[in-house]
This record gives sequence, C-alpha cells and structure tokens, in this order.
Amino acid sequence: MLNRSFFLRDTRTVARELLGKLLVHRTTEGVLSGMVVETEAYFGPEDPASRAKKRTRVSEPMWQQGGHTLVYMVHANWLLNITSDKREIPGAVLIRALEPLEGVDLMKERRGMSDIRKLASGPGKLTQSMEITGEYHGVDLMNQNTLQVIEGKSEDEEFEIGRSHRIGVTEDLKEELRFFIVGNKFVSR
DNA sequence: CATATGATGGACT
DNA sequence: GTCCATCATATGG
Repeated sequence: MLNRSFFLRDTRTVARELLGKLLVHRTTEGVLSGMVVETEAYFGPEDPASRAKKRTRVSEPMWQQGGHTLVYMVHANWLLNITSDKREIPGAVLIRALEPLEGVDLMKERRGMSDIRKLASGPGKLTQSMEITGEYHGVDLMNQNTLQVIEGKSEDEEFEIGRSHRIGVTEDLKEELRFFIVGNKFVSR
C-alpha cells in the first residue's frame, strides 16, 4: 500500500498523484479493484465547495491524519474521498472515476448492467461497483487490508494529465481542481 | 420533528 | 442538452 507520507502533502499534489494508483477492496465475495483515472481536490475553509467549511461528523476525517477515508452521501449516492495534507489545512480528494480491473463480474452484478464503461465512470457509480458505503467512513487506509490504495502495476507507464474545473459544484474556485488521465475512456462524462 | 440541501445518475427530447 | 427521483445530513423549531 502507499506510505502515510504520500497523503501528507498538498491536496492538489495528492489528487494529481493518485491518478494511476489502484483502489482495492477485498470483500468476502472476491477482490474488487480499479485504477484511479479522475480525481478532484477539496480543501480549506475558504473553498466554497469543500465540506471543510464546517467541522461535522462527515468532515471530521479531514482533521485527522491524511490517508483516511471520508464517505458521504449526495443525491442518494455514496462518494469516496481520501483525506490529505497535514492537520493545518483540512483537505480531501474525491475519487471520481476508476478503470475496472479485478472483479468486473461482481461489479456488473452490483450495478445491474453489463456495459463496462458504466461501472465506475462517476463518483456514485464507483462506490456502488466497489461496494463502498457509509460503513467505510473514517477508515485508516494504512490500518487494515480490506480497503487499500496501492501502486499501479505499470508505474513507469506515462500518461498525460488533464485539468479542469470541478464538476457539479454550485460554487467553484478560479483554480482548476479536477484531474484526469487524458484519453482514458473511463473518465466521467 | 420538519424541511432544505446537494461533490449524482438515469431517463428522456 | 433538460428534468427529476433519491436519501443521509445539517439545521432550526
């Protein structure tokens, strides 16, 4: 799995470097995994779209050490975030899309559809495919081996990183805080 | 308790 | 592109 220090950096950096990494969930039914192909950064009380504006049960992991999950519900979908940075600037990275790798049949079953491009090409789709719910809120990724983020298989493999404004937020910052792998067909939209 | 809200997804024109 | 069902939270009475 990734080192703690990976997550104790600027949230933008963590968001960008999470691209190409693998999210792995070892369930009783089988292993589910996918490569991260799209992320968004949220941090600090001055970010109008960030839950770090207020400290609640949901946003609490942002004040914990980086490398914890933050799972919450928007429009009847669970969204998975991973906390970042040191404690001074509470932040988290939203995982917006995955390229499915292991357990594709289980994912199809969970999603009730067979089109592989529709399994995890969106933040709510991927939690459904990966069987991640509110139960996983506040989990330390370095603490157990059920849910982990690990290095990609081809770490040398080059890919171009695209950047844009965050999707779906009611009020965004000037800075472009969405990152994605250019040309990857599992990026949302 | 009541109600407004939203970092969505799917169905539809 | 537009419309809207969905439900865990947060917040106010």
